[in-house]
Amino acid sequence: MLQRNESNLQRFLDRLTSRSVLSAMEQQAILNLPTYAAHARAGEDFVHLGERVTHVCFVVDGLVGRFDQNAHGARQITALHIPGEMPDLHSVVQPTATSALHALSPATILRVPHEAVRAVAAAHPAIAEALWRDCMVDSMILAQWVVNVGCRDAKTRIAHLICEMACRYNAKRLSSRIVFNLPMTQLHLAEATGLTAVHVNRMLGELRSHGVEFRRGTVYISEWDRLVRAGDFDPDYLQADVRPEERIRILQAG
Amino acid sequence: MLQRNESNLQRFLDRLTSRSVLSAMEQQAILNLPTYAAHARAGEDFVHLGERVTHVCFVVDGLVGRFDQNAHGARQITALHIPGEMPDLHSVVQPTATSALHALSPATILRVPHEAVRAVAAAHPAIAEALWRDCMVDSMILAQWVVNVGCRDAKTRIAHLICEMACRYNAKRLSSRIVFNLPMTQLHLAEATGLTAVHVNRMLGELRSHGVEFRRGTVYISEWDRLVRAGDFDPDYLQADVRPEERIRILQAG
DNA sequence: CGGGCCGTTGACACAAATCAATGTCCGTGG
DNA sequence: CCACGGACATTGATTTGTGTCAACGGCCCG
Repeated sequence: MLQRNESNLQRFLDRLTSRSVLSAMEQQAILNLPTYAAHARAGEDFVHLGERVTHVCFVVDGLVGRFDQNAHGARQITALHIPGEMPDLHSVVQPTATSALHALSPATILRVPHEAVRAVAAAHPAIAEALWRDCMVDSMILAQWVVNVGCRDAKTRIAHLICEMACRYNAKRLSSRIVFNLPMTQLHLAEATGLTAVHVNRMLGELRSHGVEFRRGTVYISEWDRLVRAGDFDPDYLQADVRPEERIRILQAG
Repeated sequence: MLQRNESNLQRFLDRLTSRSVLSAMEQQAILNLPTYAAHARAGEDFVHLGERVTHVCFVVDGLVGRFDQNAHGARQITALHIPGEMPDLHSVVQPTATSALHALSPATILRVPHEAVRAVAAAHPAIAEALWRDCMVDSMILAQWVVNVGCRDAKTRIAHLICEMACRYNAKRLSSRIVFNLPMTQLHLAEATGLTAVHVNRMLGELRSHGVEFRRGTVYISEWDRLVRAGDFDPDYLQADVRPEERIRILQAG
């Protein structure tokens, strides 16, 4: 079912324009991209390892993970993607999937043909620039994940991940209290942090005394500052909150 | 000292054209980029954390690492860059450095002004595409590093890193024997793999019985296949050896 | 009502970190 | 040319964080 569904892609456009400058015409070109709706059940792979992909995926709803694995079948989540993001935008320039895409929760996906994305990128180089920049934000997050699994202990890793997701969901602070939905299991947390599910469980127990609670897909934070300290978290790498005057445009206005 | 040094940037151009399609004019535009030569002593940071950079760095000689650190000062190398690469190409679209760049060995660097890179990218959108693609190769490597530190044991991690660097240096196989220069200390290996230097030392000892030796900045591999198995290594993610007919070009020829 | 996934807890094992001492290489200056 | 110092490598003894194994509990959904 092909549809031109502006209201959905609006969230992706918002994401792009939060860091890049696009003219009205360029913005409209994004919103006019053709999309194919698809649904993924929780636990379903919807892009497979090694596949030559022909569409990029846009997450409308649910939580999506990029999964890799080692020779013994141990899985590692290398990225999480929330609604409004494109988990495999990189496939536009690099179509062979080196990771699988997997729905951690029931997810609604829009598929956008590479051809269409390439056409708008070709017609509007500033869009190519914005897409490139969007990919680089994912890349900065990836670098932080290397730091997280490479040189932080278990409790800190989990706290860091929770901080990151709180920021990315743009969870609002009500008198230092934060509550948001994070549809993952403890096993998922383990696969994202390079730990075992058992140890994650123990650490979540300890984190409760630091003012965080994770229960059945919901995070309850009672003291943000304490969590930030426990998670050794510095949000700079997320490149959120770029002020309008700081947004960059390399290419001439269209 | 501004110089137009085609012979140096030729290596970067080769890297780009190994995966992207550029016309003769576009290729010449890359070679004409203005460069400022600089030298970094071993152990020197030449791009600092949080700095707003105005030039991209091109590695002519030596080995460069992207360094991050946690709150306790433990350092993590999140990327290694060999001659012919641009460690902070991403700064063209994202100029605030979220990692430091550090010379692991004496290094010769060419700095290329962002303005100039942006100008060629604007004049030749296919160059922007090639640069985007180059950034994505770094990003795939980063994802593999998450897997490496996230779910492999110490010996495997080190073997994997050695395999990766052997491929990236394009070290040639002479009757299954491979020798190449990797100007790192055991501490650097530790910082790249999320281990301690002491443990790296022990694992290097064990790896000797797997047909690999690392001694004073040189890797001696006597049995490549055995090392590949020991390192759980699959080179697909490096996106090397892209055959000419598989190279992609989104944008119209210039 | 039952079965399965997920979460929880405990006992134990083990890989890797830590601490500490010693050895080796190499550049530098006397 | 040799003595010294410093960075790097090596080795052993010990500790510790995290994994492993196993059992049980609770919740949701069919």
